[in-house]
Order: sequence, then C-alpha cells, then structure tokens
Amino acid sequence: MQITSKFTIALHIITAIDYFKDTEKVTSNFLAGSVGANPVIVRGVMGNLKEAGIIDISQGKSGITLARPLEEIALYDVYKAVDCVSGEGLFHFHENPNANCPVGRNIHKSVDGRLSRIQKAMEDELKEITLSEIVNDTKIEIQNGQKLPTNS
Amino acid sequence: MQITSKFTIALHIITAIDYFKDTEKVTSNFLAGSVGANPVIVRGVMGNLKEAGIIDISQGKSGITLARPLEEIALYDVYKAVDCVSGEGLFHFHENPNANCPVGRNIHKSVDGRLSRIQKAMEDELKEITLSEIVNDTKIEIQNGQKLPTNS
DNA sequence: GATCCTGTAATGACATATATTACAGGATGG
DNA sequence: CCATCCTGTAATATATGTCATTACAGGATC
Repeated sequence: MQITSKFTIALHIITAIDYFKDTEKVTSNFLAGSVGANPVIVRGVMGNLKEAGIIDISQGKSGITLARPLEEIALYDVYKAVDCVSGEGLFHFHENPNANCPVGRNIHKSVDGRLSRIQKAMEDELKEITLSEIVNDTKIEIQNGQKLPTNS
Repeated sequence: MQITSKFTIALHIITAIDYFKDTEKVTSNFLAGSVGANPVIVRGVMGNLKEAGIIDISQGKSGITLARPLEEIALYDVYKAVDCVSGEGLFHFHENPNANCPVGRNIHKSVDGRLSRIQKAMEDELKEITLSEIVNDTKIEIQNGQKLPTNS
C-alpha cells in the first residue's frame, strides 16, 4: 500500500506555481504537462489546495497563484488538503474480531491508541517541513543542472 | 489509502498465541476464529511471522508458539514481517514528471529525502512499542470486562 | 461575444486487498 | 504404520481504490 500520488502531485504543483509565476501563465493544462498526469487529476488536486486556502485559482492572466507564503505551507497542510489518509486512520484494522473471544473483544482497546500515536509521529514530522524548503532545494538543483561541465 | 489489515491481524495473532498458550491448541483455524478472517489469510500472516523468527509453527500438540519473549517483539518487527509498505516507500511518487521541465526534472531530488524522513519518523515510533505492552493491556481489558458491576 | 479555463460527471483500465475453495504434502499421535 | 490433522499454496472471485480519459456545462476574461 502507498499514500496516493495526489500528495506528491500537490507538492509538484505548488513548486511549479512558484517557479513559473513570473514567466508563464499557470493553468491546469500547463501544470499537468509538468507533472506528467492528466489535467483532470491536476484540477482535482488544485481544487483540494484551493479549499485548504493554499492556492488561488483565477481564469484570468494571473492564472493559479499561491495564497500564502511558502514558509507558511507545511507538508502537513498539503497532506490534509488532498486527504491522503481517510478518517479511518493510517492503519486498517481487521473488521471482524470475534466478540465471543476475550482477545477478539479487547484487542481494539489495547491497540487503537498505539496506532494513533504512530500515525501522529508521522504527521508531526509532516508539520516540520515547509514548501519553502522544497522549492529552495528544487531551485538549487535546477541551478546545478544548468552548470555545464568545464575545465576552467 | 490504509496500511493492510495484515498488520493488525498479526498483532491479534501474537496476542492470541500468548493468551491461549496454556489452554488451547493454537492452530490457524483457531486463530482465524478469533481474528474473524479467513484461515488462508491467517496462514499467510503466520508464514510471514515465521520467516521473521517471531513465531514457531508446529503441527503437533504444541501448535503455534512464540519464538521469543514479547518484550523482544517490536511493532516494527511485525510491520516488516508482514511487509505492509512496499520497497517503493510509504509515499507514491507520481510516475512521470516531465523531464523537459526544470521542475519536473528536479522535484524528485528535493522531495525524496524528506519523504524518507517522514516514513522514518513513523517507523521509529513502531520500534518504540513492543508486543508485551499490547498483550498486557489486552489482559487488563479482559480482566476489567469480567468484573461484574457490584455495590459491595 | 468568442475564447479559454475550471469543475465535474461518467466510464474504463488496472492494481490491490480479502475471501473462498481446493488440494498436496508433511507431521503427529494412536 | 496409517489415519488424521494441519500447513502451504494455487486458483479464482469480489470489492475497492487509483488514475486516465472523454465530454461538456458554466464562468471569467479579453
């Protein structure tokens, strides 16, 4: 199992919105071209990000823009926006433990809290990382890629 | 998306093996009855736990037994044993970022490390919890459930 | 007002999770 | 030593989720 690629698509979208904000009209088709996914998928993710107040969507010349500074967008905000992990939680508990068995009747009580704690550890880490880190690193990587090998 | 229930089934199995070790012959069918899942699924999980050196499987009177003390079985060991998360990692990266786009060409480099770090945070938490905690809590819950309401 | 863009529905392909039936082969215990 | 019981595993079915794709309605823009 894996967390849906909508999450990394969202990170890619935000990075591209920032990177191309001054040089391109950023639309769902443009973003879909960069992401390599279908425009409908991208529009869906865009919708999630808009609901979460992370981007603004306009059909005008401005196109799609960021609604707040990159420093104020944590990976956790994006993760919540695209709803990677259902309300059921990260772990899928088997549905039918036997209520006639003492273990089956009580296993939930002793496990649920610990699974939440594990999920929380992941989510706390998501809160520690902002999009500004990712965008900055991406720009650095782009710079490095543009340097040609040279002897000088 | 959710992590497969094989994981919680494994926790349930281990708990039941310990709980019933002195009173029942523990077989895949017996465990499947407690878990409320198909015996074939349980045998599959049992196979994973056996490979990982967590349980021993015998067809004799002893049935299925724990291969090491509960204190030495971390949730992480079980998680690895049942292979919840593929080698691809917890997060599914979109497959086709556009190599002709500077962002598409570099987004992986700036994101991959951070996604690993998030996954690691979860896995580190899994390492902190042992089955002895879960089994002890389950036993306590069973005790509490057996206490009848009383005025005395 | 023509054009472009978003929002969304409908459908299909594909992968994964779980259940289920069936059976071969091995260990056990009488 | 043999009947029995149990595990290991293949094959199949169903359900669900992901992602792609086509299509189009409606709104904003220029």
